[in-house]
Amino acid sequence: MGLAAAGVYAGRMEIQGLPGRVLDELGPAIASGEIPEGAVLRGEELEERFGVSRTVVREAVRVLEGMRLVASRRRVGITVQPKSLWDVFDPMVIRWRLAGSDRSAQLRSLGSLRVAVEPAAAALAAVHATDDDRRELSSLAVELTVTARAADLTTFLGHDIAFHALVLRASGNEMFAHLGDTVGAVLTGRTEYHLMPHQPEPYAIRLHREVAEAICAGDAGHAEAAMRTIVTGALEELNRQLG
Amino acid sequence: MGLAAAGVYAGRMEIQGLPGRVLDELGPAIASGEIPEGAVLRGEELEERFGVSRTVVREAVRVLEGMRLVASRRRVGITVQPKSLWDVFDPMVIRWRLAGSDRSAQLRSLGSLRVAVEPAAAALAAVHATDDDRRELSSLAVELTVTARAADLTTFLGHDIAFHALVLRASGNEMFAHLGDTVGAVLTGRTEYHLMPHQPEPYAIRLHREVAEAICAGDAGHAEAAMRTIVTGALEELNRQLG
DNA sequence: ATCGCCTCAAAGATATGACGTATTCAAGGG
DNA sequence: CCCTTGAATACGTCATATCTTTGAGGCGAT
Repeated sequence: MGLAAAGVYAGRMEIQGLPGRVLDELGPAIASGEIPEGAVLRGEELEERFGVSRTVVREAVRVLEGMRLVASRRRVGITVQPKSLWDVFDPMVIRWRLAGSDRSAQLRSLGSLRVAVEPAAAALAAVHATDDDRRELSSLAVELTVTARAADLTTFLGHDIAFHALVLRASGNEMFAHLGDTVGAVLTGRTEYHLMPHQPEPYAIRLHREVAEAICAGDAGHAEAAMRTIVTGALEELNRQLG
Repeated sequence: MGLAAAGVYAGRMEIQGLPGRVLDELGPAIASGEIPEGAVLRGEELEERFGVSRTVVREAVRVLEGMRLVASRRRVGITVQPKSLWDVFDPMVIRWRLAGSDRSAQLRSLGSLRVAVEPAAAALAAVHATDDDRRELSSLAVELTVTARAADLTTFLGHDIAFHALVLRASGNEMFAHLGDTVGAVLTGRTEYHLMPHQPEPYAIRLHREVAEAICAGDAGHAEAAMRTIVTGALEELNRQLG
């Protein structure tokens, strides 16, 4: 296999079993606003709704409580917390919101986050990337160019995700690295919902190559600038599409 | 009460009850590395260790599983996941790591994150802040100056936290806003562990005033630049102190 | 014939799911 | 101010599912 086969975009690692099933239904319902802030759910009600026992409901609720989506109080029930308290950085919450009616708000937030983080990550990567990282980055930049020319959107998306994830990881900052999956979700989302040009823009591709070259050369300033151009461009495109 | 009393730094909202107690002990033990990666815990063992029932252990474990700190598999037990999978943005995980032996690594990561995010937030705040935000920001800048001169470290810290949280919130980006508590934890941590000058530096104070003024004036570029100087300075100081 | 290795099936261990009961807390009525 | 009451909370037991281990058997090679 080629050097480019990293596949950093790791498996989903969902929570298993029945609590997972409950979560997959309840979480999106809350995150999308279908169950509004302040709504009160009773445990027993959830048992019936999902046809599971208290054990399962309670475990699922605990997880939601950990994400600050709900709070459970005696004599009151399970209360949906105001949005402002939610753990908006939790990967599950992000995915749920991207899948639901909050999608555009979530994409905007993530867009700004990318503008802040990715250029900084590129600059750090220029300093901290390993030789393997640099080799793979070059390789991905080539793949990106090739698949863009072939207008092969799906594999192009895959390489794009891998590229950005690699830059974030190569920064050497664990928190940046963990945004790789999130960025992947954003890129996937905006492709699925056609929030970007249908043909990858040659200029954007060129910028990706520039980022790769600058990181390989250890030129932090150039890497940061090129990456900033990429992500601000993406944010502008997003704002254009969403009005 | 004065305009400055926002107290955005919301209450801790810990998970309640016995599972919370278990979490408060088990979480830090894992996050600090005291229980190493790959270690396997059995449910029954945890029941004995904490003197609680299975229900409680299982709910606590589910929450840890939601943070990706552990994975629970049949016939094998509860295994501590490799660090690279942890949800490093989870506020609880951050607090646990800041309290434990990972403190310096966590502070470094957060330092870089601040450098990336806070200048961007300041620029956005210059555009999106409400009039109330601007008034309160000015007020906080004054308080900061006064308490710094009085060398009143504790209240100074409080105002510093409120200042940065307010800028993040005023950016209008929910994800930035949620980093307010995290930044608060960082500032508290570095004060507690004496990782900063014992006297607030007059230059840093001046920069805070500049940020406030720029945001009030709607000058995004200046706000961003001043904030960048603040956070890069903090990061450099951190690197100096940690070697 | 003995050793080594592979395959498959039984066994054992552990999480998982469900449920009955008791306790605790807080809201609301007397 | 106390009492009732409703709901979450906590405990313990049982049954089930599923994974890992292990060991028995077969097969080939030396």
